[in-house]
Amino acid sequence: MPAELFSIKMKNKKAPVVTIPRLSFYYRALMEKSDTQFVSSQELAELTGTSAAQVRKDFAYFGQFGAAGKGYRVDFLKNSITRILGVDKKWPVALVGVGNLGSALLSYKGFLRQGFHVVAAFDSDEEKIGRELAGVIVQNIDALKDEIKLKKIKIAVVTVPQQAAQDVIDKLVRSGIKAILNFAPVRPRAPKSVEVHNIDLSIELERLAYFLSNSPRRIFGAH
Amino acid sequence: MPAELFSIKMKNKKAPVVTIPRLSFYYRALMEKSDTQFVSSQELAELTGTSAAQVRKDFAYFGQFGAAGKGYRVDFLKNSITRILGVDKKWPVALVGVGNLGSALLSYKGFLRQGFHVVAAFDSDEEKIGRELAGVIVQNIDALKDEIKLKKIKIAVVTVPQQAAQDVIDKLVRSGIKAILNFAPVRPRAPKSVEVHNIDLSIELERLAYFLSNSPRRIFGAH
DNA sequence: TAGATTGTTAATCGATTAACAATC
DNA sequence: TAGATTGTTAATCGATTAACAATC
Repeated sequence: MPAELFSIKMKNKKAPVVTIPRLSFYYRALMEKSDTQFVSSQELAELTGTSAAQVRKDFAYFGQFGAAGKGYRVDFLKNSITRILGVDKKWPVALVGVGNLGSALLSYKGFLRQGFHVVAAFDSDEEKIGRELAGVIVQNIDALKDEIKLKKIKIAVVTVPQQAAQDVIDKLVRSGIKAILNFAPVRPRAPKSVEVHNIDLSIELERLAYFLSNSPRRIFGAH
Repeated sequence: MPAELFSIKMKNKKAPVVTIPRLSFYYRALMEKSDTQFVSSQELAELTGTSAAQVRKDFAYFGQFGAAGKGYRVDFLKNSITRILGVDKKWPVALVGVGNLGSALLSYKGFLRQGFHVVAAFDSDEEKIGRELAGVIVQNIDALKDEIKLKKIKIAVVTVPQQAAQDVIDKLVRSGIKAILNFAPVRPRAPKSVEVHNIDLSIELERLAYFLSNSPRRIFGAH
């Protein structure tokens, strides 16, 4: 059993889900910082728009990373976050649905930077099958299971139309996928052992519309 | 002053931010439901994966929409949610950055359905300027301000590369944009009066990597 | 040593859940 | 009327913030 996994799981209480994306932001801020060896929770807070207490608390869920009076050693912290997030490993990713959005994501080089690498793409459209996109040959969706097993893929990105989404996700789950980033505008059902995160454009736009419709506009005399 | 706006603002306490996307989910669930005239908080909860108490509470922030003993009238509820979210209006949208992702979003018909309509697209690349995409002619980014004023655009989608994002967002703010959906992997600075929501692919993938790295795998003997 | 800053505990804040009187 | 279900209040849960002893 990896020693650090044990310590991560045992330490204190479980980190709140919102801590995880914050770790990513801390990491990004640290990437910009090669000028000094140490960084304080205060400085990291300013760089990421949170509070010093929050920064310290977030790290504390995973162990002790700092030195009282000095702060956090930048390299060590970067390394630690990388290990906590699991981005010290390479992650092969499957992409299902090579439409406009799927193609765009395939070509998105930002993925590679973090160790995520789309190694398989699938579609049901005969037109698209066999074509090459960003170095990946689009395969028939029937090849999904074998390919996922073969390449030991655990993460899938779903960019199929709404109606196809639940079917595709069922198939991914049956193929052994453990984490799914879904762009189809549905809340798909999946077993609790599979983590499904949804990115939903219409929901995001509606949140903005709400903000615009309900933001105070001088009407109530506020400032 | 619109009467319902007044009542929305005055009613109870301010709705928590997480209530808003839930309203969108309730709305979607209601769209599927034309078989009965009434729906109960219990049924809506089951359809959207939340609790009946949560459903009632969410609506209660905005007024009284139900009838004790009967439930909520489906049509009335749909209408009310539409009004609360502000999607009863048409929202012209500007898109900045017509790369892979920007083009994909331009062609994404899902936008239209909710009353969001990309009516202007901008890029700095001479290659792209003048081209037509999904019925919109890509304009030079210098035309941003005039176009936004002219078309009274309040919402912008930003799909430019990381390095350009802050500049573009500053420009949008100066042009009078009030809500921004940003896909560039930065936390942009903007005045509090402008609502900026970020969709960040790498952060989402890192969250999934964290889940995969830290999910219990039989190691601790749990089930 | 004196000053700075951590890690942690306690206090606060905010959101969810439970319970139930009001009422259709 | 009896049964169902709302709207709301109180209890619980979880996350953030404040405060400070420990310590580099």
